[in-house]
Amino acid sequence: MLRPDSVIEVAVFVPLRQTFHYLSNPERPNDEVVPGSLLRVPFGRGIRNGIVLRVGLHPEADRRLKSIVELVDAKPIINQELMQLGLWSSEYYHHPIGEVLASMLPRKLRRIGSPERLQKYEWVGIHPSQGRALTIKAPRQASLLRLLERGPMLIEDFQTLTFDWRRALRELEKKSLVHRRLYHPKTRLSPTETIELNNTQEDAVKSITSGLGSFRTYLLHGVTGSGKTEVYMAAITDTLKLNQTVLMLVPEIILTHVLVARLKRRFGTIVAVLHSGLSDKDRVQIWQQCRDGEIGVLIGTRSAVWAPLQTIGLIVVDEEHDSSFKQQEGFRYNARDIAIKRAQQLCVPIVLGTATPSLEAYLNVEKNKYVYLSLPERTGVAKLPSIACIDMRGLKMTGGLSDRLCVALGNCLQRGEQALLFLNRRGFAPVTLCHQCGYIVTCERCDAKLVWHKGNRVLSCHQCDSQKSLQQIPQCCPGPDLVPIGLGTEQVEEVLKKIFPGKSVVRIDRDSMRKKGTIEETFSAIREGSVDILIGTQMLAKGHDFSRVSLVGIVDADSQLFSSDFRAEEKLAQMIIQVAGRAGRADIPGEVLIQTHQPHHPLLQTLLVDGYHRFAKDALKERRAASLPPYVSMAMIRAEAPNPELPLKFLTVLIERVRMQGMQGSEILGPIPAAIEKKAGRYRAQIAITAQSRMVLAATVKSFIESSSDVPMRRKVRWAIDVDPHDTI
DNA sequence: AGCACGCCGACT
DNA sequence: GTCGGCGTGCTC
Repeated sequence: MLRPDSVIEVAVFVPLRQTFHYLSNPERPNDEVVPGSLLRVPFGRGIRNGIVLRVGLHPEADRRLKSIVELVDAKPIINQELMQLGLWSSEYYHHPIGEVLASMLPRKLRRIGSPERLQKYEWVGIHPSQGRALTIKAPRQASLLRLLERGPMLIEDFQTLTFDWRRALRELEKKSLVHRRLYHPKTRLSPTETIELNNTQEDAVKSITSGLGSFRTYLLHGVTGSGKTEVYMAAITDTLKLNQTVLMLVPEIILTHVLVARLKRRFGTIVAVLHSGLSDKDRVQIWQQCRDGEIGVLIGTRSAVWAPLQTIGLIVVDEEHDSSFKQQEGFRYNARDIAIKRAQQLCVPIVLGTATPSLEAYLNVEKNKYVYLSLPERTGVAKLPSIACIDMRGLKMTGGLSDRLCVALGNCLQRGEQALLFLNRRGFAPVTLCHQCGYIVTCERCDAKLVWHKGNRVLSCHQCDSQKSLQQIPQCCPGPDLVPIGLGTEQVEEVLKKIFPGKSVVRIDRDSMRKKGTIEETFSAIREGSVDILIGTQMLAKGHDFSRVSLVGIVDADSQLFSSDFRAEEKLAQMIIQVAGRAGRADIPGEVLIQTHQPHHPLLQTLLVDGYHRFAKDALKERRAASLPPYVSMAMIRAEAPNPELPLKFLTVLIERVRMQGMQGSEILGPIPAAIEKKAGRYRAQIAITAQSRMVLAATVKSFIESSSDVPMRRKVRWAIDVDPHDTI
């Protein structure tokens, strides 16, 4: 309890590595200000929000403290468990606590202002014990009832109705036909949605559920189509039976729908989803439902790891290897790793599922930190596809496609099956060249070539998203003649339409899917079979179930084969296996063809001859030899500024200062300019720090932070710390 | 981060 | 004489 003279320590929502102290509101002595409470406090000359860290410290005599403005909600907005997780994250990622705690809340809560309050969402539903609904004659009441028959509604959503719903609702309430309440949905284990498990699935489920109630990390390595979802569902069922909830993280993919629909069919209305398409209002609602124990299974992308779900019994991270779990700006956390920490704090099992485990996960299995569960075979009759390289050296190409691929395409279409081509380069052509003078059109704000987009007739920079028409390009010579060079998805689409007239070709990339709703339409068209050939980018690679696809072509594997980023090979291997996984599900055997000018490249050889497992083992050996993650811990210091020299200068000064302190046991590399040094008008550079131990790494990073405090340049550069970085270049 | 204060150059 | 550039310090 708050004594009148005691002090409240607050993590104010500002990017500062310090906390601030306040006194309680003298006019509201009974407010229960406890750790985790959301406050509004005077800060500078304005008012900011913040979270209470501690209460009851003794006031310092020499300092006059201000009083808080107000307590926003009577209940602490961050519970003890999440507070612990937030403190750990702030420490681990070296990110200011105020920003960490703020990013754990939905945007709307984080920015809550004076007139707003945490409102309680009231639901209206048909009274369970009523049977007289059809006898209602009053038209307004009847139409309300008809609406509610589809399911309970939020009272606010009645606002859209044009008639006087308040009176109609009051009447219905009087008759006990409907009732208002905090909605507590029921679990429903649908018997129509039974789970049939084969032996390996059964073993995996047994292993996981036997571990309920204690912390353990499981790596569920299942090839595409091996039925990981069934394993999740069985484990979720067992967890719900114990009256516990499940947190399930999924990557940012377009079609979570299929998974969610399935979970809803089986588990009923206790299933909720958090994804990027939701409004702020929806997010707050789900957040509150989690906190109030109304959600049993929460499925969500990265930020869902912070959901205030109660009595969690199991955490699942699907597609564990996926890089969308890593936040790439601001507070750069990795939701997969936070999820593991959360499971550890809660003493519950966590399942990491994937067809292509990250090297981190592999190493942890080797060290016996994770339990390895394998689903090596596809369920049902589906067989793994055959994978082969097409040696492109010297071959004739038609719009980037070899004859062999074209023949395979033709055969596939003739059998009435679908084909999928993959090219990780959107637009018509990646380079725009002046045929007269040889000038290559570049972006003014970035170190990047402009990409020719034929569809909307612009040149676009894929770094900063700026667009220019051909007329807007500064004249390079007296008679400029700009032509597209190289291959993008738009062009492959065009070529395919030419080679296979009368066949339906659909392109799937960020450009073609820009309008919302298109994605769903396109994917249902694909499933119905009205599409013959799909050409797309990365978007196509991730976990979609196209049961009629029997041929997958990787148009160009080379571009990612020689990247300076040490994770590039791992990512390429994962991509190839993931894309290959799209081929030959159901009863159609699959074929995968990879076009390359480097058919003897060790990565392709290992992957195709010996499989992903062997690739991972080899890649780990290389990482060990090169002292790279996961054998060492790594952090990056990144700096950027409009001035080309400042980031490098700033980082050089930091390194000098840190070296003077003599950090033992850590390697400091750099500063080095970023691979694409200029982006959106800002120049970028970085330092890589590696260390054998987490402790040493943390100490070195701390030393960098301290060193920065009195470097005058720091105000002109934006700089950030990235722990366990995903891209190092 | 955001904001005020303060000190120098070029303008009504 | 004032407007405004940004370097510096501070936020309980």
